[in-house]
Amino acid sequence: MTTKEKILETALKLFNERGTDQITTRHIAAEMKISHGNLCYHYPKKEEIIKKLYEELVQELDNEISKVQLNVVSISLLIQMAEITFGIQLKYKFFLIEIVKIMRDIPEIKTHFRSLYQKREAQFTFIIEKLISESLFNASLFEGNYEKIIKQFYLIGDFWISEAEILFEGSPEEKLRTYVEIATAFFTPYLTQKGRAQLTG
Amino acid sequence: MTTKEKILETALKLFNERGTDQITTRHIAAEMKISHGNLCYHYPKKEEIIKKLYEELVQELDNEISKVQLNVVSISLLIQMAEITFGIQLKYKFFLIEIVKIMRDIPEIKTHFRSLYQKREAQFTFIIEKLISESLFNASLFEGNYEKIIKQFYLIGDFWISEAEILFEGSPEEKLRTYVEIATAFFTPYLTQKGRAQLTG
DNA sequence: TTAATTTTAGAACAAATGTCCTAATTATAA
DNA sequence: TTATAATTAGGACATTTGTTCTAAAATTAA
Repeated sequence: MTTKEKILETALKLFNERGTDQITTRHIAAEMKISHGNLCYHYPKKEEIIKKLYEELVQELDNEISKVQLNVVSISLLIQMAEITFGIQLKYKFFLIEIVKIMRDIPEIKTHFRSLYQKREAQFTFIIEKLISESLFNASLFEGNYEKIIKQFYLIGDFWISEAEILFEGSPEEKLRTYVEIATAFFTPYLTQKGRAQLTG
Repeated sequence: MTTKEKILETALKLFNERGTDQITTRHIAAEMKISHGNLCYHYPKKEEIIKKLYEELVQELDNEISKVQLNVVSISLLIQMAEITFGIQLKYKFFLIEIVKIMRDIPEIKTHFRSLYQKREAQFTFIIEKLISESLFNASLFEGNYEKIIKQFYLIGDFWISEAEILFEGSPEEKLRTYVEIATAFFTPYLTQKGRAQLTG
């Protein structure tokens, strides 16, 4: 691994533990046992480290989600997507915990995230429509309006880590499992009998 | 208004605008046109200002929520409680935006918030049970287990401001109205016909 | 091998920031 | 009025922190 890669890795670890404020470029260098000057040779601006980590997060989500086949939707697919997403989010948890601060500081990230959010909204609308057409979701509950339920779900999906950071005690694995369950349980009232059968089966 | 009170008021305004990191004790003093030394006479520790503002937030929520009569529950009561809570949260939005960071820095607040959360969970369980006994909520969806739905709802209730800070464009009033609607829509799939009638009525 | 490039270490700098100290001013109470 | 206490202003201090600079060391290429 190159020094440049190792810096990202170490920064991610420390940011996740204590946040980007508390962790200085000197901390990162010390953790790696390289000089502070060396770190600043590779990343003259601390902000660049954060930007790069954000790009990694987006990339990773993109890669993993694109692997999921969306030709045939199912309840287990929904759960699978939540597991994948939550797992990657947990890996970059500092970003979700400090999302507002980071977007205040780095407008490019804010702009990118906002357009990403719109894409995600469209994707999810598509999935819900498919679930309805497969008689897995109960259409009558929506009245053709998926906006609010999507916003509700993404709110949970983007901030579960922050809540867990305050309230949850246990290993990251337990945390992931617990909150995937909380998040996927969100859909239960929308399920048809057929959908519910898929859930238990 | 005493200087001490004015400091809190000014700090709240500036914290809400730019966050507790960006706003220094010097900023607060400058905004008030008092000396930095004077501010530090009243609040030698910046942390004390944040603590005091948190106490105000808790107090205000407590006062306003305790006014609501819970003898007879109804859907409109649920909405009313959301409106009250969201309004007060918006007044202290810096706290909700920086909730993880603040609780990392100030353990007393974390401890207090966690016990408060437990109380809120119990209160909400009580309300849901009442709504079920009044045939406003559909009992069959819960199977006597309210934990997940409560966690989902409080997640929305505690982090809607953070999401709005990134995504929403509009006045605080519009913001409040929009997110109260998103949050209360969370309950629609749980409503019985009777409950739904109350909603539209 | 030698020259050029990249990487590393260490020091230095300037700006910011929370905190503390002292003296002057103002308000309060005897 | 006078003395006591509270408030205010201004400056000083030490620390932290991101950033820059220089020179040595290591690596690469010719």
